[in-house]
Amino acid sequence: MPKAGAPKAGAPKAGAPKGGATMNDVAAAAGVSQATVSLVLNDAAGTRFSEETRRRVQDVAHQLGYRTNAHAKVLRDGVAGMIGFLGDFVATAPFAGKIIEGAQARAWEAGLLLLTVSTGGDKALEIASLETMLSYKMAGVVYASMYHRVLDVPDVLAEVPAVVLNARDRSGRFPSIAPQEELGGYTATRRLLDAGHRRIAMINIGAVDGELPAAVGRFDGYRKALSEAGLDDDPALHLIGKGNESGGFDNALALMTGHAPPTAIFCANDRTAWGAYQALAQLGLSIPYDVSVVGFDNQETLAPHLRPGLTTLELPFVEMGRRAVELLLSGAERNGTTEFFECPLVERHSVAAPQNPNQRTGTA
Amino acid sequence: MPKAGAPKAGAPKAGAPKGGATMNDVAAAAGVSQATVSLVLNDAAGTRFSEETRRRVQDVAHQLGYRTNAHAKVLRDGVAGMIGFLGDFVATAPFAGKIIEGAQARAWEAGLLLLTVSTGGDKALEIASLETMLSYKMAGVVYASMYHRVLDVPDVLAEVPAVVLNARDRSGRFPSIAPQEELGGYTATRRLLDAGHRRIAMINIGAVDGELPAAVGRFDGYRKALSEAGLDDDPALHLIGKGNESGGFDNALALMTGHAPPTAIFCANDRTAWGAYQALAQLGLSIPYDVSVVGFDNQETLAPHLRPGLTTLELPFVEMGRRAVELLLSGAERNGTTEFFECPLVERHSVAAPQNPNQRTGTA
DNA sequence: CCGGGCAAGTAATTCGTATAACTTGCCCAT
DNA sequence: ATGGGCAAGTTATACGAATTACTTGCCCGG
Repeated sequence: MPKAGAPKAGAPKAGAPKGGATMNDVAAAAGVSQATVSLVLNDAAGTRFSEETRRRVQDVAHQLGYRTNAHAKVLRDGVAGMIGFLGDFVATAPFAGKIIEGAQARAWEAGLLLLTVSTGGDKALEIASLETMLSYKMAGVVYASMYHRVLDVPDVLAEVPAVVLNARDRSGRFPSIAPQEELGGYTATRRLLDAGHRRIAMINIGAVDGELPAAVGRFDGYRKALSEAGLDDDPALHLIGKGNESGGFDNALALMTGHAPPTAIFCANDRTAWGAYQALAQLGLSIPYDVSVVGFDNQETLAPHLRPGLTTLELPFVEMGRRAVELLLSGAERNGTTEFFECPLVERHSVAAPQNPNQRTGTA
Repeated sequence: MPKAGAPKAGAPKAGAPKGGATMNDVAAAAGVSQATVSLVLNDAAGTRFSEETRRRVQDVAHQLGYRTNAHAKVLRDGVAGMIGFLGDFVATAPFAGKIIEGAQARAWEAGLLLLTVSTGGDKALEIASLETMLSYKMAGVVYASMYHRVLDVPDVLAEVPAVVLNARDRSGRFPSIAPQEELGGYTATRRLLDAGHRRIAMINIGAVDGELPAAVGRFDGYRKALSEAGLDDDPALHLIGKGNESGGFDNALALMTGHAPPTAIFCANDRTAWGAYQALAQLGLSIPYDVSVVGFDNQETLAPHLRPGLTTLELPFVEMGRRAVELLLSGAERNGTTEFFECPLVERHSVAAPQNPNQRTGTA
């Protein structure tokens, strides 16, 4: 036999769970060359090998518990089966999971893993993570923000396909994905108008100074709906909270004890709405009979569990996450256009017709 | 001594758009061998090279935007600078973030990235993810559960250093990390006893059938505290909810409208406590004046925002996450011991002395 | 008996890095 | 003068998989 090749010294024991069998191990055990193993296992070359050989190689690979070494493959192919997901989420952000869920699901459908890193806003960690991601030749990077805003993206990001998620890139270099805030605010307000309300307050989640698209957009939508309905924009009815429970509580209290309280409140997020619920309860006001409330976010851990269930707008985070990965995969060219996602109304039980359409004064 | 050679000509513009410079590119540009580049950049061989050469290599590397190819390095070194984190979290789990935050922080301190995958309980995805992680030669894998339970770990996990987090491995092959449920239940109950309560109910989050350590342990602690105080264990005061708001609501309602209502309720998690709050509000009962409440979890988005703030036990998720990675890094041998973490009491305002004629104390 | 054609497989190379082993030039002590 | 010792490098190879180009044996037509 021509192949008097010396058997490898120290051949790995069969099925040794050690470091893992390589193609060479499989080749040796099956009595073929490494190339054959590669070709057979990847089913690459049509019917280039005999049924007999294919079978043998496959069996041996299975017996040895062969698993491909991803690094060797990437080294040769140039690009890894991983997508980076970089977020500034603080751990408590309840929707972080939703966005990641969508992104991950889509990545997985494409056979890719999503490598998630939460920086908590730490810039050094952010840069370092990006560097690492680039070292690993990630197929792309999703740069996600905890809340909708305009942000500055680190320059390194330009070296890889990237998309900005739940935010807009100030430099306009990257495609962005964001919720359609204005339409959301409009829809929320319309819902209340349609129910018959005419005196509708808004408790916002921040100043309307241009840096917080959620606050700006939702307010714009609110005003648009109001003006379409021929109503004046009463500044006394637009209050600024901090986007949390106490902001909702304090402002709702002020609103309802003021001299001309509204019959409905649009809270620019669900946490604010929760605070408003607590204030209204404290005043002995019932929702929705005395006051109607609409929220924003449809936070799963909150909105359905309030009593009554909160009518609110859903931030379509799962879809946004999906779409971000989709964009990466599509290899679309790098234009900085923003894709806006509609926020559907989720109807529950916090909206009803006002009791006294015309005049309301005392609390009762 | 200025070196004769002028600054390298033809340096690619900053942010080379191409695939990225390799060590060979740097070597060529700096006029040295690839080995020199490797040794200099890794600062490996003491002071093996002249200051002059070092400088030149470093400069050129920087100019070319050299970044190490992690796959080449791993291929050679055998193990990657990544740790896998596999969780069955549904996206809404509010503490998922906490656990990951801790794990990630610790990994980062060791210069490792944490690769997080949420399977949502999908077994196929779980196995596939693990396979991928193994393909990438992860330094270790954290297998995390959304809630404390006894689970069956997939066999492949045995091929890599692994630790089970927030759960216990039935097979006893892996080290586990879990909260100290019983002590938590004991502490919660003691807090109420110390405040003077004698009729203390518990709304549990599941049956006490052995499969849910949180339900079992917290209940055991409750009973232990009661019996230490010489109190009978009245079965009418132990109710089983579903661990959510409506479980708390319904059971609290039943409890307080029953024929001998308690003066205090220990809710086995914060969501249940929230439901209880709502039921008590509906009955016109005030917390803590009429009824005291203690929760469990210290959920950030919930406990501090309830009115009054909820006194509860904190699940030390950040520390648990840290510890999981710590264990992986320590390379401890694979014994299946479980490490238990204490849950500290977080004092807020939902506990006061009972109004009972027996125990007269002024509310401070 | 020549060579084309095909089936079945193998050798050799590539990816980028780390490192063990070797080279070269020079100084210095014997 | 001879070689030891050191500084400052370089050469060569391995890691694991994919792939291109080649080999080998055999059949078959003319």
